[in-house]
Amino acid sequence: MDDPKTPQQLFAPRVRIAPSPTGWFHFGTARTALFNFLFARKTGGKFILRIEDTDQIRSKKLYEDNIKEGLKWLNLEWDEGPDKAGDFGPYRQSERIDIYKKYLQQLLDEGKAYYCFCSPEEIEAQKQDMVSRGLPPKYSGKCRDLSPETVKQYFKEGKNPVIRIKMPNKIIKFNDIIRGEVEFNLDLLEDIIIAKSLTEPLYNFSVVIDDYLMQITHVIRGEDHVSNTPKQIVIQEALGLPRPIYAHLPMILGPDRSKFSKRHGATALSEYQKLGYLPEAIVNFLALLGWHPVGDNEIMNLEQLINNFELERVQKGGAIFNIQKLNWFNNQYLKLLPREKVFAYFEEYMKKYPRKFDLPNTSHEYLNKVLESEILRINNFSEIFTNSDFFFTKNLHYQKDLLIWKGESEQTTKQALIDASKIMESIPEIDFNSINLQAKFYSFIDNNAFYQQNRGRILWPLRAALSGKSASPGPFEIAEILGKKETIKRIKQAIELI
RNA sequence: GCCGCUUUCGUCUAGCCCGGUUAGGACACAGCGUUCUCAGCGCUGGAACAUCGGUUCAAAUCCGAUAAGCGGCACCA
Repeated sequence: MDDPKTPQQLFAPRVRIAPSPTGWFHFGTARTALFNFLFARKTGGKFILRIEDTDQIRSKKLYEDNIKEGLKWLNLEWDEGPDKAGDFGPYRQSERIDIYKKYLQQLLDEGKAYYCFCSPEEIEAQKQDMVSRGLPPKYSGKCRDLSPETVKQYFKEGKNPVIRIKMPNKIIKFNDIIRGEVEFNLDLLEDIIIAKSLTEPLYNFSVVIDDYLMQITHVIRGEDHVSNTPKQIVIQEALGLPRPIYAHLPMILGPDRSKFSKRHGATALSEYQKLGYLPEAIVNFLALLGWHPVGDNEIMNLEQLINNFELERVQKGGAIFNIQKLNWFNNQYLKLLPREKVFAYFEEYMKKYPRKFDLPNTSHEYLNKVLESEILRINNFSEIFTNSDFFFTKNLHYQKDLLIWKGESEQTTKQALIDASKIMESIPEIDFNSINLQAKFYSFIDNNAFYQQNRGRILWPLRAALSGKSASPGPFEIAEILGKKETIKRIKQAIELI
């Protein structure tokens, strides 16, 4: 099986997610990672993580960790990458400088790239001039044919050049799995800078070298890279390297249809983790942003996504990030996942994002019971604490009007609470659970014409007294969770309020 | 400005390749029912082929133009 010479292994696709650690793990990156992952798993290929940290100033270890943590949280394990052995490492670009240097030198030696000594100001002026003459602003190519002597001389003078590649004058066509044939006229492109120096390669260059050396077969990335593709192809061709297959994914958009960014709200995966979304829900949601399986079923776990995934079915147009749909998915998974698993996620969540409560008995068991009672009405874990603070605080703040059921008086409300408290008192601590409570209350109601006529006459004041809210889980559930003592205490407080 | 890409309900999308559908599903929304409240659940409903032209007996589907939106045009990635 592991024989590397089997044809399947030889032709197995190799794909990569190549984030740059210059910001928090973004939803867009997560979706690109997911699609690469699904494609790799579906085709029996390899999924590689490569950290693109050639920008030494903006790259931070903190962000790299955040990206890796996010990937793991989503269950998108990579086959090769930093901290994971592979035959094509290192997988961090900052550790590959010597490799790039070699190829840069080769291009220079072959005259396919050249040193450019023009200052940024000089170039700016040149471009201004071109614009004023109605031409597209591009570098003039002034240093293109500098003699070796001149170059030597400039170096002697201490000038710091950049390295540009000679852009051929032709049309580049490439085939995109999602978009079909795309073509660019290179005449419109300048001789792009591929490195700041021999040891400071720039993105478009390092990508080409790494994709080649890591034997990447399919480059699956965001649509914002389509215009980089011709530049990268030029570099490949200059070096005589094979061209990978391209697939450009549609963008994730904000509600105003522009690229999903900070001004649209939270874009970092970790922010949603903090809000308490389940990774299963996020994966499912992300998968359906720009892709759709053949049937109507939308709830799919990772395994089902892998089985159904087809790059060819990926959408061309951008997709708006719709949090309501994410909420719905989260709701579904809260219900669908085995309860133990949800509890495990919740425990993990509470450990990662601890909270302080002023009710003394908030054990894991207690928290799980609260979650159980709230599970149908929350979009994420954090909503438990915003919706139902009454489970965690002994100080309820509400107006006495809240206790009064529609059409009733203070008098009947008070009586209802007194009746309720008596029933509560009559139930021994050991039997104080919602099933018993409901049975006791219902039999009491059945023997009382006034309450039987309209159960709200007693149930509403009870529930309001326990929760201090107009919307909450049912009174028996709340009572069980709170326990006999706290329950009676709250009813008494409500009686005094009236 | 230049280059490229895109366009089906408010949103995500199916259908388009291989013309004939009451244009399907999901989210959201509205109504009804269940119900002490909220949620849930069940049922019902409104809601789209960007525009113009061409081909055809017939166009969401094929062809052409237009418009609009987005992305890119860094010594960032």
